[in-house]
Amino acid sequence: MKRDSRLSGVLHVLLHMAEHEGPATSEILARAMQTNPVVIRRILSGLRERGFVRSEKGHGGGWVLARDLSGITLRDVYDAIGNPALLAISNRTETPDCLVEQAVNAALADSFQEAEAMLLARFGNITLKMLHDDFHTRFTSAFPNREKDHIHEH
Amino acid sequence: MKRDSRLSGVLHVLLHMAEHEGPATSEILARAMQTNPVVIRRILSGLRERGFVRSEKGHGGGWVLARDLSGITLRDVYDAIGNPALLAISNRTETPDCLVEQAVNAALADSFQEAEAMLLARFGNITLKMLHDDFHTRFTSAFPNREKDHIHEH
DNA sequence: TTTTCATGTAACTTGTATAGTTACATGATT
DNA sequence: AATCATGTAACTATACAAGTTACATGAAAA
Repeated sequence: MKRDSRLSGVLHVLLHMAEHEGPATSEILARAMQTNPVVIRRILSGLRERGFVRSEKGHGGGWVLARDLSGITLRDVYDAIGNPALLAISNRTETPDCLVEQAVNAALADSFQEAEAMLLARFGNITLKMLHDDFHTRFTSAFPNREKDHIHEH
Repeated sequence: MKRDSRLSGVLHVLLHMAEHEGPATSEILARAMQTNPVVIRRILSGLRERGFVRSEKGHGGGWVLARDLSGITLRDVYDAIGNPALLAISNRTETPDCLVEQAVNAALADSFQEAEAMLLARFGNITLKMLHDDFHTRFTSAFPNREKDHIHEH
């Protein structure tokens, strides 16, 4: 695993849940993601706490979306998985004594903050509904003759 | 070590080299950076290959800048250390079969590319000279009475 | 009410990248 | 010839996401 792919992963899972009739189990979602059910539960726990999804135990249990796709932005999801670091590079020392390093940090920090702010702003403007619509465009384009079912196979 | 701090580190080293009279040894630079001389050699090897610094062995040897500070941008330095990943997050799969994941990737890829392009553009507009000038501003502000020497101690 | 199913979670292992260290060969200066 | 400094390989330490194992908890079905 090279870099953090939790955002990508959880978005994938949420869209699959949206397509799924009734509660989707961790195992079903894990199969679609080619990973382990525990990874799914772990990645979804933050979203449950914030009320974006619900989970039920026992027979007929599993995961369901608790909100309309148009009411969830990528920013919401990003926050729900715990605001992982967006940038792979950082300053050696956050509060250096060395004035040379302070000058370096200041220059980089400006750029870093701007990049992070830009990403978060963009995330805030993208809803799951948009991704969902994009998926359906891709689906009808790829399979013009088929009904939009059996999504997990594609 | 949490995240990649090579850019921050090498900039720090280069500015120290600029302040240093004559060749600076890896050991001197390592002391200023509070790290190991081998780390300095490793981090500077890419810059040597691209002609930004020169190194000499033996007595009186060490590292010197091979170009004016105004002729080196942060982008140059970033490229010289091997274009490390800028973003900490990425897509789970680069070329997924799943159309849902393709839709997710497309949305994220746009944002990621824009953020990376923005960072690189900013790096391209910042020269070492600017950082150097900023350092001197900080120095005279912190020590109004002192000549600008003994930089390594600050 | 007992079995089955599914989540909740802790604990551990794995993979990968930077950072740091050790050791030693190479070459330049004194 | 002795000394100094780089060049580089090989190893260890550290951090963290991802994956796995194991088992407790609770809900529905038989």
